[in-house]
Amino acid sequence: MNTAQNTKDRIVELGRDYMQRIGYHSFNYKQIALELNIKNASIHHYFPSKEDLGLAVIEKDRQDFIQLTQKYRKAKAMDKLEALIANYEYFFSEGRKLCVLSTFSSSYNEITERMQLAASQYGELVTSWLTATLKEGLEAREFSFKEPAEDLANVWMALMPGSLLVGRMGGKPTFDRVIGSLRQTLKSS
Amino acid sequence: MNTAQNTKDRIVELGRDYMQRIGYHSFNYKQIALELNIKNASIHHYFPSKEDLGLAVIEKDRQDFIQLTQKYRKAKAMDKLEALIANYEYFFSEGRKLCVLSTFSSSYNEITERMQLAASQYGELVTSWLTATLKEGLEAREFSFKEPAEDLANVWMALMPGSLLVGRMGGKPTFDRVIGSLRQTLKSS
DNA sequence: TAACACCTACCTGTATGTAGGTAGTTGTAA
DNA sequence: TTACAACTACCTACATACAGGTAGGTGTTA
Repeated sequence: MNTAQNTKDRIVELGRDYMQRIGYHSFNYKQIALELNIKNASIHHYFPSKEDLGLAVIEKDRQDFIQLTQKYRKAKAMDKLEALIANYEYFFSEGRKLCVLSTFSSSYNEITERMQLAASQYGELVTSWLTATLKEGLEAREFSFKEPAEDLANVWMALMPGSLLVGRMGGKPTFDRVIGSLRQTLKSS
Repeated sequence: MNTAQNTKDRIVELGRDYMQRIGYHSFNYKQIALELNIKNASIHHYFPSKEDLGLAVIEKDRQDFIQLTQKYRKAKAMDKLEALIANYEYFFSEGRKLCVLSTFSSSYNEITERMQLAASQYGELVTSWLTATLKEGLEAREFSFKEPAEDLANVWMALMPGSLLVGRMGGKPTFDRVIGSLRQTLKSS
C-alpha cells in the first residue's frame, strides 16, 4: 500500500507480499535479501527468527486493517464493505495473492502457537467489525438480509478467502462471480 | 475412506492425509516412510518425484469424487449435497484438514504446471457437478434459490474450503455456522 | 565511544533425489 | 522339475541443495 522507508519496514512489506503469494513456509529470506540488496544474515538482525517476521507480518496487516476501519469510521456501511472488497480485488489482480489471514490459516497446523493465536485474534477482530458493520447497514436500511448478522459475518469471512482460492484455479471470471454473489448476500430481494 | 491394501495405495492415502493437514510443501517422505515402516528411497520406487505423488493424490481424490457422484446418481439433489458436506464435516473433525482442492490451491503458485492443470480440471469437474445438482434440485422444487445455478455453484466452491479455513481459526462453532449458512443458500426464505 | 546497520564466513539440519545392491517371486522353456 | 531370466519390493549409502540461524567483525553516524 504505502511505500516503506526503512529496511525493517521494507522486510515486513516484502515478507507479507511473498507470504501471500507462495505461503509462509515456501517464502524464504533469500528472496527478500536479493530484492533489498542486503545479506541473509542482515534480516536476522531485525528478525532473529522466522517466527518473529511472521508475527510482524500479521501485526502489520492487523494495523493496516485498523487503519482502514478508522478511515471509514463515518462512512456508509456499504462503503466500508466495498473498501474491504477492494483489498481482495487488489490481492487477486496483483499476482493471485491470498489475504494474510487465509495464508496463515492454510499453514495453521504448521506454525507456532504464538502465530496461531495472533492469527486467530486478528480473525476475531475482523469478524466483529464485519458483524457491527452489517448490523449498522441493516439498521440504516442499506441492507436487507434476513439471517443473524453474526452468521453473515462468518459467511463473509469464509467467502472472501474462498474467492481467492477458487479464483486461482478458475481465473478472473470465477473470482468475479463469487465477489458478485458476496454483494448479493446483503439483499434478500 | 477405504483401507488400502498395497504399499503404493497406502502411500497415496497417507500422502493425501498429510497434505490436507499440513500442505503439499510441508509434507515430506520421511513421515510416510516411518508410518509404513519402509525407507525413504522406497517411496521413490513408486513415485520417482514428489510431483508424481502430488498428481497421484489429486487423481485419487478425483476418482473418489466420481465414485461418490456415481453412488448418489439416483438420489435426491439434497442428499447429494449432504454427501458432499459430510466429507467436509469429516475433514474438519479429523484434524482440521483442508480438502484436496484447497490444499493445492493454497500452494498454487508454488506447484508445477501439470499439478496446477490437474487441480484446475478437477475443480471444473466439481463445479459442473454442483451446477447440475443445483439445477436438478431447483426443478424438483427441493430448492428455491433465485440466482443462476452457476453462480451458486461457485459460491459453494468458495464457501466449502472457506469454512475449513475459518474453522481452523475460529473452531467448531465457526465452522458449523458457515456450513449452516451454506445450506440456507438453497432456500430463498 | 556507543549504537546501529550491515557484512563475511560458517554451522547444522533436513529435504529430495540417485546409485547400486539384495532377497524373494514369477514366468518360461528345456 | 529344474534352471534361469526378469521383475518386484524393498534396502544402504551417498550426493546435492538449500534452509534457518550464529559468531564475530567493519564501517558509519549520533
